[in-house]
This record gives sequence, C-alpha cells and structure tokens, in this order.
Amino acid sequence: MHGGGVLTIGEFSRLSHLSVRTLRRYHDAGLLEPASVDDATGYRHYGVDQIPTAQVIHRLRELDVPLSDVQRIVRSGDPEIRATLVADHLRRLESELERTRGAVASLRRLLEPEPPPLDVELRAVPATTVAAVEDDVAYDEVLAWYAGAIAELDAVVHDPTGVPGGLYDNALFEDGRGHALLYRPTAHPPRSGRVHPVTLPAVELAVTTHVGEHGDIEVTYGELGTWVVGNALAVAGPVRETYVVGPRDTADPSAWRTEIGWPVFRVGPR
Amino acid sequence: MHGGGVLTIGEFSRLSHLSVRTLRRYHDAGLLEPASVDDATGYRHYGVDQIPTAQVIHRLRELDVPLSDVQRIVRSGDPEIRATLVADHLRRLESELERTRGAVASLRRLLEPEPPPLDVELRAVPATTVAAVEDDVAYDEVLAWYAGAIAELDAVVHDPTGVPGGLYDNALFEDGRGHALLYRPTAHPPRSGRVHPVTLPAVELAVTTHVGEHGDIEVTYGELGTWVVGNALAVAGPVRETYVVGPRDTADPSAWRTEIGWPVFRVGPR
DNA sequence: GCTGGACCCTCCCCCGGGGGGAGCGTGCAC
DNA sequence: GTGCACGCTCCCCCCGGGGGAGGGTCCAGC
Repeated sequence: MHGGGVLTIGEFSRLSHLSVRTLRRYHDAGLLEPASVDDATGYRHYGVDQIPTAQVIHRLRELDVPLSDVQRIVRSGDPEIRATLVADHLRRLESELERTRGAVASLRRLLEPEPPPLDVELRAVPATTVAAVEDDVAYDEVLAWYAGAIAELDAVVHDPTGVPGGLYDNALFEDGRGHALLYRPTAHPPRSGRVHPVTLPAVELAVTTHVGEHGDIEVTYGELGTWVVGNALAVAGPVRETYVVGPRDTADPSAWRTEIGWPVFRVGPR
Repeated sequence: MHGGGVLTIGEFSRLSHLSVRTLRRYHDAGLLEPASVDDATGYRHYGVDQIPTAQVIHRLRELDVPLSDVQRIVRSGDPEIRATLVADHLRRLESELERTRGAVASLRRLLEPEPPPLDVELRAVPATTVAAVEDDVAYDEVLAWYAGAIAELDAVVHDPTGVPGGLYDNALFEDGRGHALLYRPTAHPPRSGRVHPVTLPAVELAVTTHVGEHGDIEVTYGELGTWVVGNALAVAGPVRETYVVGPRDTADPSAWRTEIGWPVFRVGPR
C-alpha cells in the first residue's frame, strides 16, 4: 500500500461489502474496472476512490436493477442523467410493489374457504365502432399504458356514449406480452394522435362483474373460466373488460365495478 | 370435452393465464400434475377443478415464492398449515420491502453531490466480558435475529453497564451469511438460554458515528472504509456496532446514533 | 533461502424459472 | 385427404451469481 490507497481485491471486498467473486464478475462485465491489473500475475488492484462507485452499484443491485442498467447509470457522469435513470427505476419498483399488493390481495381471496357464488350472464354483443388506442405492451407495463391511453381518449372524445373498456389479448397474460386496446364508445369516433376508430367484432360474451380493487381480478377471471368450461363453452378471442365504476369515478375501491367478458362459443361433447 | 370439463394444455393455459411452457414445467416439477396424461401421445389433460390450484400457484409465483415452497403450500391440504406457510412468506416480503426502503435511502445519500465530512476517532478498546447472544445467520435474516436477541438480552441482563452492541463477521456482508453477535455489557454476565458470557478481544478501532436510520448505514461504512485505507490502516476482524441511541430509545429516526467501529492495524508502505 | 499458508488467478459446472426454437407427431374441420 | 393448429420432447440461452478444481504469487517466520 503506497499510502495512497491501492487495494487488492480482498481488501476492496472487505471495504465495499461486495464478495470477491462478485467483484471479478463486475470486472468481466465492464461494470467496475480495477484501477490497474498486473500484466504478469493478473492481480486486480482497486483504488480507494472506487469505493463510492462500488457502493452505488451495490445499492442498485439490491434494488434488482439489471447489471446493464447499472452500467448505464454509473457510466453517465452527469448527475442529472443519473438522477433521471435512478428515478425511472424507482418508478419501476413502485409499480412492482403495486403488483405485489395485488397478488397478496388476490391470494387472500383465493385462500378463503367459501367463495361467494358467481353471477354470469351470456350476452350477445353486436359489432360496434369505437374510439380506441391500441398497442403491443408487456404485462407489467399495462398499468402505465392504461394511464396514458385513458388520458388521451378523454382528451379527444367529447361525447362518449358509454363507459370505457379494454380488449386484452390472451398472450398478454400467458406470455407476458401482447396486444392491448382501450376504447370509449362514441357516435363519431375521432382520429387524433394514437386515437382512431376501431370496429369491435360481434361476439357472444360470458360476462361477470368483478367488485373491488383490480389487484385480485385474476380470481374472478379464474371463476369465470371455470364457469365457461362447466357450461360446455370454449374461449375465443381476447378478453374484454368494461370499467363500469373505477378510480376515475370514486376513490373507494370497494365500489369499483369491472365487467369481465370472455368471448365464447358452444362446443359439442367430444 | 365430455361436458365435465376436461381441458387440453392450451385451453387450460387460456383459463389459468399460465403459459403452456410454464404448465409443462410445473408438471415436470411435480407441482401441478395434469388430471391425466395420454400414454400413447403424451398429451396432458387438465380438469376444471385444477383452475383454483393453478391460480394459487400463479399468485405465489408473482410473490417470488420458490417453486419448492409453492409445492409445500399447495400440497398441504390443511387450510391452517397453508395459512401459516403463506403468512411466513408475507413476512419475508415485509422484510424485503424494508431492505428495499433501506437501499433507496442509501442510494439517495450516495448520489448527493457533497458528502459531509466524517469524524473518525482511533480508539484502543480493552478486552471486555459481556453478556452475548451469537449465531450464524443470513444477511437478510439479521433484522429478525436482532429483534429476538435483544429481547432475550433485555430479559436476563438486569444491571447493564452500557448500551448494547454487535459484532458482525465480514463474511456476512460479502457472502450473505456469517457470524453475528449481539451483546450487552454488564458486571456479571448471566448464562441463560442463548445468553452467555463472552470475552471480546482487545482491538484498536476506527470509530465513527452513523446518524439516522439504519437503512443507509452502508454509506457510512463506505466512508469509514475510505478513511481507514487513506490513513494507511488495514481491516482486521469483525465490524463492531454500538447502538448508542436506537429505536428502543426514541421513535424519531433522525435522532438515532450508531457507532461503527472497524478493527484496524497499521500497515507500513508496501 | 525455504516453506507454509493466505491470497490471487482462470475455468467449468451448478442453481432457479423460465423463453426460443428445432424437429416431429396428432386431431379435427373443411 | 389434407392443411394447420396444436401437442410433444430436447437442447441451448438468459441473469447474477456460488462451489470447487487446479494452479500461481506474496510474505512472514524460521
């Protein structure tokens, strides 16, 4: 140690609380390069001034930020850009927390011993032309996407003839990515920005109403699924949701009502 | 479909919102066995009554419960045992959330442009005999372990001569598992349950005080590490923390004071 | 100067919880 | 009878490391 604070990997490990293995991996990944590497022996040498960087990396990894994103953050010297990138990840954590809350609520309902009976209605829906926003989205981006889409719809649809609704491709749930469409019925669907007219096909829907938070809506999906199969029907096409009463109407989640409609067709016994 | 709701893997996938791939994997793992498998073709067939189970699994996986634990939960028919196992995992989620909060706080401090100067004192500490509880613990169990240990110490140490403190092996931070010791100084260390007398060796400590929540204590660790190296010292042995003012004393986190001491020895220039 | 032990190196395989895709067999509707 | 959606297995890939083998290096004590 030349007094100036040159450290072996072991010393640096003790001071940064990162394992030796992990430090080597970060070197390989180009994430945290040692201040110098001995050509002859391959020994890595770190500088004391790298401890803060190591700590930032450590904290980001504790927040499950992928190494590639960590790299972008620590590479960007500009504190502004840094702050933005970090803020992005904190937002991602927020939405993940939201998802976790939903899963917990849903789990509680699932584990309740006596599920209340489910009202399901079979309803023929004619083809309708509506104002819509549609995109290919990832499952965990849906909430953010929804917020943007509904705002855009609200801005350009001035004479809605019904509550908003959405169509969600099955792949969205099964593969974590798929097509999503949010619409608002109106007599004269405008075309503006992402909003454009779409004609929803006529379908026969098995419809039920989910009451309460969206977090545990999957439970209702499951119950509806059981009903559908139990009544000798099969699923055809994307799920439809209709936001009869939602957060836009009242802050009380227990009053929210979401209609879930699954397009079905009758199957004969096999 | 014999009217009774026998489903192919694809149908079951649509109804359960689990991907076909994932269903096959759950079969292989013995987690969700199809109701029947065709010997000739290998086709899996699921029953409608398996949808609720699939949903429970789905929710648990969203909470990052490992498949092996999910298996234990869904296998245990007894709702009581189920509820207990699930509650355990919810507690784990809680503590993870705590850790996340800590990392966020720590990150904010790290990204602040101007770190306040650090007061470090070099202090020779004589050997002391104290009442202690010690264990090998995992890094993410430390909080829970601490709670139990401090309660046990409080229960049997009636005449403490100082505030509590802890010794934490470096491996705990670097490898995620290591030795932890919580102590309370007293004239006559009792022996009761996990509490027993321990003689802490004499060391020279580089000591600084961390003010505020424990969540961002790693930042102070890093600053202390930099100081240690910058002063031509090297680290020897487990970190010592002394809980001068903590949650047991006041509910206001900004008043908490934790002394961090790192055993050091002087190294000559290399 | 030698030796032992702590420390360092690279390399390969392992984990969980899937995804992508190849290559091939099946069931059903037209 | 034929197309094609759906089913099957098998293998390799992803991330962020951990375990351990096999071997080189540094340094203190003798």
